[in-house]
Amino acid sequence: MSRASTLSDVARRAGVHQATASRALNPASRHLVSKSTAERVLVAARELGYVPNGIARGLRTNRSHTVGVIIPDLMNPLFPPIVRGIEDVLADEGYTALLANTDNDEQRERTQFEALVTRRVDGIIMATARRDHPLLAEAAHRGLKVVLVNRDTERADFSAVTTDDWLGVAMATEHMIGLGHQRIGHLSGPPGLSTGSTRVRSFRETLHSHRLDAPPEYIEVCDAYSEAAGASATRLLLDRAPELTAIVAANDLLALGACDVFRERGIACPERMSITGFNDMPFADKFHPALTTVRVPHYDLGAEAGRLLLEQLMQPTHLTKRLSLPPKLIVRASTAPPYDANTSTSNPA
Amino acid sequence: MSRASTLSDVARRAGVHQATASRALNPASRHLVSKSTAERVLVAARELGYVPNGIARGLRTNRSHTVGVIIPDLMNPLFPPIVRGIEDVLADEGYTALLANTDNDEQRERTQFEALVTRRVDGIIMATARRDHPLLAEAAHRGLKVVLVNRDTERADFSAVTTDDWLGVAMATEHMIGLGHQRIGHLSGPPGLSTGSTRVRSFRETLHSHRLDAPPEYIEVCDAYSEAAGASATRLLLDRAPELTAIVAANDLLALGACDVFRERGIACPERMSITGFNDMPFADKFHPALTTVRVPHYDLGAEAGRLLLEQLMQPTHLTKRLSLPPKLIVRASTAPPYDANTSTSNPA
DNA sequence: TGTGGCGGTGCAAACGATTGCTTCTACGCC
DNA sequence: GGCGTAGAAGCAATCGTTTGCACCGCCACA
Repeated sequence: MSRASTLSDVARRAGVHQATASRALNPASRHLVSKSTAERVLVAARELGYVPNGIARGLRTNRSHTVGVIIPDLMNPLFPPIVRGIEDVLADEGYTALLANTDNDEQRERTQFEALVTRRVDGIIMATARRDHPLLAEAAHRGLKVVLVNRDTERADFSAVTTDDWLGVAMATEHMIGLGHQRIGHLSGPPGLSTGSTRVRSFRETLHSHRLDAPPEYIEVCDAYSEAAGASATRLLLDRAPELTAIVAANDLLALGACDVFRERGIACPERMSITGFNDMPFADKFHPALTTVRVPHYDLGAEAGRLLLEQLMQPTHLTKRLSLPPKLIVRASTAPPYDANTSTSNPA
Repeated sequence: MSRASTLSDVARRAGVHQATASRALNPASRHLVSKSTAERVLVAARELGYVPNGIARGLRTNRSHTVGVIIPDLMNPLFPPIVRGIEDVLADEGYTALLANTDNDEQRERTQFEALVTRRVDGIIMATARRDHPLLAEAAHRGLKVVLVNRDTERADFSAVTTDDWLGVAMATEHMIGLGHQRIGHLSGPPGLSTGSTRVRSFRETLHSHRLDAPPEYIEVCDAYSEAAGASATRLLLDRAPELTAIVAANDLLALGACDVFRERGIACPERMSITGFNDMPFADKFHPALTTVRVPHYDLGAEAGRLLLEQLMQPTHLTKRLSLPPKLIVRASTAPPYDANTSTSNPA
């Protein structure tokens, strides 16, 4: 309860100089002091309940052993596993994560970023990258180590860990095609994000490569990855193209919003309309109907991002790497053969 | 990219002493310098892209403007909203959260705790409190400001923000009774946690006050708040008391585990068996069946905890408060009148 | 004209660790 | 017996702020 004990308290109790105490306490420099003094210092430290002052150490060594993690919103089920992965990897090396939510608000992101810079984080892991992002320029200018996770950016001078978005959407789309769907719509993510733009391109090209049409009216752009955005986009899409029998959504939440609209309009899913999501968010298997989706290894995304950052922190070779992790199609109950195909193939039986 | 600029860089450029620059930069002491010098300093700072070094400041002022947040597991959907609430409140006052997961592992919790102490957090918000918790004793001893959230402890010398667990379970139980259920079981949380012990007591007493039985074989204790624990407890419970027509679970995840067992045994829910959860986790309305549960205001829990901590940090009156937030029963599709009551009342019609 | 006060600045000492350098001791070897 | 050397420990500077105190004009008032 009294003032926390300092290094010189420990030194005094052990009867040595504080420099000696410092060396004894630090495993890396312990070999510089004799075994017996080291022992004495360690005992003294334990007795006093000494915990080194990381702030003082940070000032001297110019490292905070802290990294900033910038995400849009922790309440989006996508991010907790990522953060968890980051944390686990960092903690093993003695790093701690400073968490910052931005709410997709540029102003707020700027404030949070400054807070991290003020606290002299050793590096930043960022899940909010837009394809063209002013903050990244500033981070580069300040010489900050940055690793991007989940979303990528146009600049090539940052390490990044992402899923293979292209492949993921291709798998989902081919799954639909394989079931017999021909008129397939797409709920696209925000075009300012790498995930949004890559996924819609993949959707289009996959259809083309199967000689199917992807007319503009089959694609609706959502302005955010949220249920609400998914729902309103779905309304527009269905009004415009009622002939659709399947929808590939760029994200689980969008798909969930679409399901709400199906229910609201009495469209049976998957009987009259199939839908796939993207991410395989927690409990996606418990929804009604259980969602067919593309599983993204979120925890590993975070863990790899953490590892990449650690690598940069350990030896500042500043060799930027871009890592892409494979997605996996998880087929559940929200996809089925199209209604017409269904009747024409099952009637003969 | 070059070395970050410091206060004396700013001072030199403005042609003043660094002490003057410091005073000019800090709004609280700005009145000590003349308006014109202050202006000059601010301009110089902006031009240099000066960001104060929080580490140096922290060393001098003995405050890190950082608080530790200790939770069991960020991937449990219960916690993101809490963390988010904490963060939002703290950010407004210039505080940042250091996140620490414990995985309910005492060893790991200890390590994380030390990491926070080393970083000299100004306070700690803890969601992992056990009813009797050694770490809390140590925190108290070190003079740390601690606020408990969600779970409470036996000691009365910490502030805490919780839901009214007693009331929540009472509401769920009375809902079952109101539907006509007489043989109601309970999936209880770990007795070492305040939530576990309070909820089971409430369950028993609520039944008693309605002159219903709560024999020991109607109650099964789960060793964790997880789907798996809920599932295996449900198997035991149903084997022992097949006559049950309803189950009050101490937690949504436990309820989800129970639903899995219902499905596995072909027990229709809610027709043959009703169930309630606790927490109203995100997407609980999307499950099949949509879960009747007790809504806990998680975000507000976190926000209030943040406020309580801030209060303690601002004026160290060390007046501990305990705050209890009201839960709310959310009736959805997982509860219905009991099967036998159903038939006996609807047959006559 | 002397004195008191005050607004504005500068000076320098902290805060608690790390670390290059110096100092000291003891020992081995020629 | 003297010198070189290595191992162990001490000295003191340093990191970038904040802040109590000293200082210095200047103005007002007596």
